[in-house]
Amino acid sequence: MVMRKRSDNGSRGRRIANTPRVPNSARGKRSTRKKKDDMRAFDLLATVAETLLDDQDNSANAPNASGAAKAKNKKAVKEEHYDEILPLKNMVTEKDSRSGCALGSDGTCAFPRQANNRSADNSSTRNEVGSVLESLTVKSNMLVRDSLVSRARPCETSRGPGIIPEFEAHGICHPGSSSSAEAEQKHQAEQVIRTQEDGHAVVLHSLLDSADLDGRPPALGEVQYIANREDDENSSGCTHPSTTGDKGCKPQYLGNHRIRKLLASKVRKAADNKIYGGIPSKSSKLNLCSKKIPATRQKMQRTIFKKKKLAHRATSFAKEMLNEARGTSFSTEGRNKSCGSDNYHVKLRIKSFNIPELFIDVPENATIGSLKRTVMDVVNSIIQGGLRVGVLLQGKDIQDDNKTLRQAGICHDKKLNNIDFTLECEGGQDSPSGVVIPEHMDLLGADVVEPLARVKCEEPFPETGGDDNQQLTPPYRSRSLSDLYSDVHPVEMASQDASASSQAIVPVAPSDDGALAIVPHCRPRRTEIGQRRTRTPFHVDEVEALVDAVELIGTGRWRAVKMHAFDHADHRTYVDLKDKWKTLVHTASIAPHQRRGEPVPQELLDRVLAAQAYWTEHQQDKPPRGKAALPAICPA
DNA sequence: GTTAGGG
DNA sequence: CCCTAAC
Repeated sequence: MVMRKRSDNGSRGRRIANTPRVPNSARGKRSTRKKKDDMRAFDLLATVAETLLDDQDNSANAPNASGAAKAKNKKAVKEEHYDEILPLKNMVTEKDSRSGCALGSDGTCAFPRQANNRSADNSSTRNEVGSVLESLTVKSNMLVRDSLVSRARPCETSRGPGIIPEFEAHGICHPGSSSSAEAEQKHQAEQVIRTQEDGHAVVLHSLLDSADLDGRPPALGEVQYIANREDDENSSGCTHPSTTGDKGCKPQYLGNHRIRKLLASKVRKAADNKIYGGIPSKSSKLNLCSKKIPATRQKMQRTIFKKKKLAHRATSFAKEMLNEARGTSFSTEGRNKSCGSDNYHVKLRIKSFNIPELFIDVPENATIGSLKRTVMDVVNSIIQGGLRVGVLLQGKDIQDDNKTLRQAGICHDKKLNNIDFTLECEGGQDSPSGVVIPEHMDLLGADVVEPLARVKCEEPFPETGGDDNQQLTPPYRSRSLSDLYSDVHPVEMASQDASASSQAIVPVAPSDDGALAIVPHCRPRRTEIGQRRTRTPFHVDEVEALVDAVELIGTGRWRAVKMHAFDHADHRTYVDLKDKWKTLVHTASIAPHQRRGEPVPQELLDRVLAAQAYWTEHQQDKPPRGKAALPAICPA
């Protein structure tokens, strides 16, 4: 029987557009598919919170230990390449020098902004930020009524602490003790499942809360990061709507739509595979999210048609799912403490957290308790690898850990509604060859769609895979634009490393005791990516570069456009450029008030229309590259 | 592998 | 952004 625990985050975003809503296309076409994918909230956030607390404790509550922590964390933290460049720069220059055409005649750097942004990063220091997250409160309204499983698991990962350092790097300290105790209390009532790991406590609420089984909206754990300790005591108590109630706070569903949608695509696919794919007749499906999978699925034919393909892709998309996990619904409150110019504190609150869906095979005769346990085990296993926390501001990944909150734009006096966190599992077994696995741990492998027989890894648990201390140097780090545009989860640039294996968890047949055994599953190579890329809105500079290129090269030669203006922007494929152009043309043709996203200067839009008109008119005589083909439409 | 379009 | 058909 195949059971799915789905917590659609809906957003991967590595990605991530902080845009609370999905793109037009997504809303139209995809949203429908996602509607059913109600989030199965999962208190991973709680786990994270706990982890943070413990880590804090381990670090002797030394607020200034960030240095050490940071150093330690460096391995697991993305490498920062701020000296990356502006791919379009050359292009612009070239262009400018090239023809009399006014294209880009201004000669401005295509990415002035980015260039500027990079200045301070490394120079900035971690401790500069006055903003300190002094307390962290974890709350959850998820109640586990049934058998709770508490298990202590030996920790394996050496990088478990990954998360904390990230926060510390941002000048965030976790004073912890008091808050920790508080969180502890709350969780007690909730029967939290805890896993100790390398000093990190991983708290997991039952994944299979009644909500899931009942089809009711999932409860979401809530974690608060409160900057001001003073306020902490106060706010922690009742500022959290999702408290279990022990403090009088009412549970509240605070799911983040964005998050849910990010994974929706993959999840849906997975669902398709599971539901329509080959599920052993002997097995009965237990769909915890049945309501999400209506009997009549939209585009059924299409889905079925894609089944086979998806089956293959499932192997890869599953890997990515965990990456989708992210906290959202971030709220902040600025506090002006004392006075120092840098004494502003930022209060942050993560209202919800979700993780991607899980695929678990369980026997029909399995008990609910065992089911829960199974899920818990899976999650625990996944989390054991540690989590990496990323900070996203307006959809852009703030990768410079040295940046202060202020520098990053996270100021008490600024709108912080666009801040997101990304949580990624760092654990995972190394590839057999010992190759570093830049990818994050997977929740599941492709094989999940297959019968249990496909389980390949027999190791009890990924604990043994702790040798991957290697840097998780994301492949995308080498990209230029990606650095600029916060491609936090560069699935598309996933390493082609076939040897990479991850700890996809694949529950196996029930063991003698009836307990469900879960074994890590070798992660399939990541070449096949089933996950939707993170939406990375085009910046005006990119739009300008695109317009320049199209004016010069024309429409219909997107590869050339790509090579010309986005050659180093790995996250922009020529298809992307083509699509962007399409949207630009559309944008230019609609009323300004109907436009969304980052405003595009009218001047650019005018050029878009002009170029579009020109090339539509001259499709037959597209001049070879290099020719000044558009003298007529060159604005300047 | 590209291009063009629908979704 | 994704997916595909049609080069």
